[in-house]
Amino acid sequence: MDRFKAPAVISQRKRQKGLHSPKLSCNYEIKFSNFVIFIMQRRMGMTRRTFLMELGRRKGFRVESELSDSVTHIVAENNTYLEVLDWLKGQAVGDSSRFELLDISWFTACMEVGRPVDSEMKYRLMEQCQSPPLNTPELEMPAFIATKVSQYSCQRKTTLNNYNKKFTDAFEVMAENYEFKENEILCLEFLRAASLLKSLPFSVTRMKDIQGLPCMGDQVRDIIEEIIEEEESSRVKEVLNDERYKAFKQFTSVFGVGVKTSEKWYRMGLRTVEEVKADKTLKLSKMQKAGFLYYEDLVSCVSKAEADAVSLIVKNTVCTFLPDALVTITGGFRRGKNIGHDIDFLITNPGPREDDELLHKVIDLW
DNA sequence: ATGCTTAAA
DNA sequence: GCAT
DNA sequence: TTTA
Ligand SMILES: [Mg+2]
Repeated sequence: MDRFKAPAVISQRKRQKGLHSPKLSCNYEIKFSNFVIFIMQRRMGMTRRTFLMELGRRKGFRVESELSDSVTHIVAENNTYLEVLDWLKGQAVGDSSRFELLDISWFTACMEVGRPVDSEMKYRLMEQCQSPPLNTPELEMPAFIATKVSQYSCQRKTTLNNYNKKFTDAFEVMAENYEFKENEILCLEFLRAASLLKSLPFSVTRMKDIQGLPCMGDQVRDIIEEIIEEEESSRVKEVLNDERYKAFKQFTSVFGVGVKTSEKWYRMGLRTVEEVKADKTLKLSKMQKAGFLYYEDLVSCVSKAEADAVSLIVKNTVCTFLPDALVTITGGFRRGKNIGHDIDFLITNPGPREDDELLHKVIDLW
């Protein structure tokens, strides 16, 4: 039940206006049933999206809140054709090509005249004639990007899709192994490389793609080269088969067990979580006891639906203590992910601080 | 030569 | 090990 | 020492 975190409890002096909970789709008459519209929230924000959806429905359009198979038209604002396709990949939806992808100007034009404007051609998002660097040859793109990629994670965008999973998984194994060996320098090195490759908007397929990127040292490049050529790395395979790595990997998967505890157990000759559980002489911390008790729950992922359900519970519980508090989901689910390992919340309360022990009270009441 | 995130439990 |  |  520890599956949430609150990055901050901030005093929120200014009350946001006009943020009434969206009136649950009052039933308007649908006049144009051959259009099923979905409005993408990316780069638009929730408030504007809610407003536009309501407007569309009032004008007799069928506007869906969720992206489903019945949707025919997707409206986006300040997103290129490729960006919309990219976003669609992360959604649980089959064939993306059957959607009409349209710019917001199509939707507002429809709103103006009160019916669908037929010249959809004019508003359609297309592969060509998008994105400012119009005649940049495709081959030069990675080089162009290279000059732009910051060495600092906080200056890079967090992307929804990881195009370089095969590389980043490998680096995370390497980093983990160095962490278990308490070599924080090399651990950091591989974590940086993984983080950087995750931020790229394309898959690395040639060594040229990583030319000029920061955090790409010799070790990192060697492993990328191996994976490009044979889809796997001998160095990573070695680690995965290493007895010490395998044992530490199991031990540290228990909440409350870190490197020091793993080291202790490993030196005692223990190799698996089952062996640890069987040893009744071991002293476990409060956290570790919880770690074993909720092991399966903690290793499994959280779905968007679960996140929304938890969000309701948290909102209701928080408002029994602070009726004016604003509880907002943040982190991965706010960015539009459909799956995660935790649920992040921002909790703010207007006026002088009166949030004393809020989180403890919320958890206890739970 | 030096730092490499930081705060809380 | 990399960036400064 | 561990977690996030
Ligand atoms: Mg998260």
